[in-house]
Amino acid sequence: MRNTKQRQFILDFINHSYSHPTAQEVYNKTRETIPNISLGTVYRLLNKLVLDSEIKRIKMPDNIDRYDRINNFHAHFLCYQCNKIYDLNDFDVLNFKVNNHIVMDYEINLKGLCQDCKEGNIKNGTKR
Amino acid sequence: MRNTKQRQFILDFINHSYSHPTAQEVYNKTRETIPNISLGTVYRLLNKLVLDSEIKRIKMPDNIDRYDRINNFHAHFLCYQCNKIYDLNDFDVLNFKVNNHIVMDYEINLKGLCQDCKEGNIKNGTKR
DNA sequence: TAATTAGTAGTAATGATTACTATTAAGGTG
DNA sequence: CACCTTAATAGTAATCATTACTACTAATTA
Repeated sequence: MRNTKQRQFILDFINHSYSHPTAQEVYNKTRETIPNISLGTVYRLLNKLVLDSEIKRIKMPDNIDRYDRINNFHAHFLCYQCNKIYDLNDFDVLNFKVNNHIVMDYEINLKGLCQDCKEGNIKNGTKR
Repeated sequence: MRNTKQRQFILDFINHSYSHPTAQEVYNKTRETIPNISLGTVYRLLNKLVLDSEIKRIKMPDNIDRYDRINNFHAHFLCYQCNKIYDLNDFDVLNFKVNNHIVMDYEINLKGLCQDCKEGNIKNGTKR
């Protein structure tokens, strides 16, 4: 993997960001420094960085993916109305203290390779 | 809310399904009984059922939403390769036993209304 | 310095989901 | 049971986040 200025800038931006930006927001920010960067490049780099576990993707209720730095793991509170993401610390989550937000739903998802795929019985998953 | 045969069939199908079907799969299944049902109707009913907490939506890595019955809460294991969903029971999750799957990532998301939205300071979230 | 090739810019295509509108049919009411 | 009101539907068009494609650029190697 070549260390291009595009990759460097995007990784650096997300690593120093607390706003869980969308691909479009990453694109807008990067254009301030690299004016002719392509939106496709932003998407490709974000996908590669997620695959390499350098950043984290958050699936949102409104279907617009957001990106977060890895650092230390933290749970999130997602608002159904304004689609903001609030960081939660582990202690609060374990005690189900979530400030004054109203918890209407929660989900725990573990992700990776299932036994079938690990053993090579590839079922050829949907690729979009 | 009127109790139409379309709504009845879809809710019933998901409540008796263990396959976490997509909207398209719900559409295909429903057409066997109601041949001229519209795909738009399927999406509208699925959205309404989720909003009324009658079923549950699962956001997938491949961006194709899946639907699950409510029943008793359970965590999921999502495979990055074949996009299958495995149900996990609470005991296994708490002990991080996930059969022989390889856990590469996990996420905990709480969802609902944040303090701002609860208090009426509506920031007008993205609606797609 | 040239050769190789991974990475990029620019643009077109994809496809899940939503929006729109004329029509249909629940479920009251008398 | 007719009739009425209006929520729900069928059919289709539109949206838009994301991906695919291709000619070009620029790191890296020899």
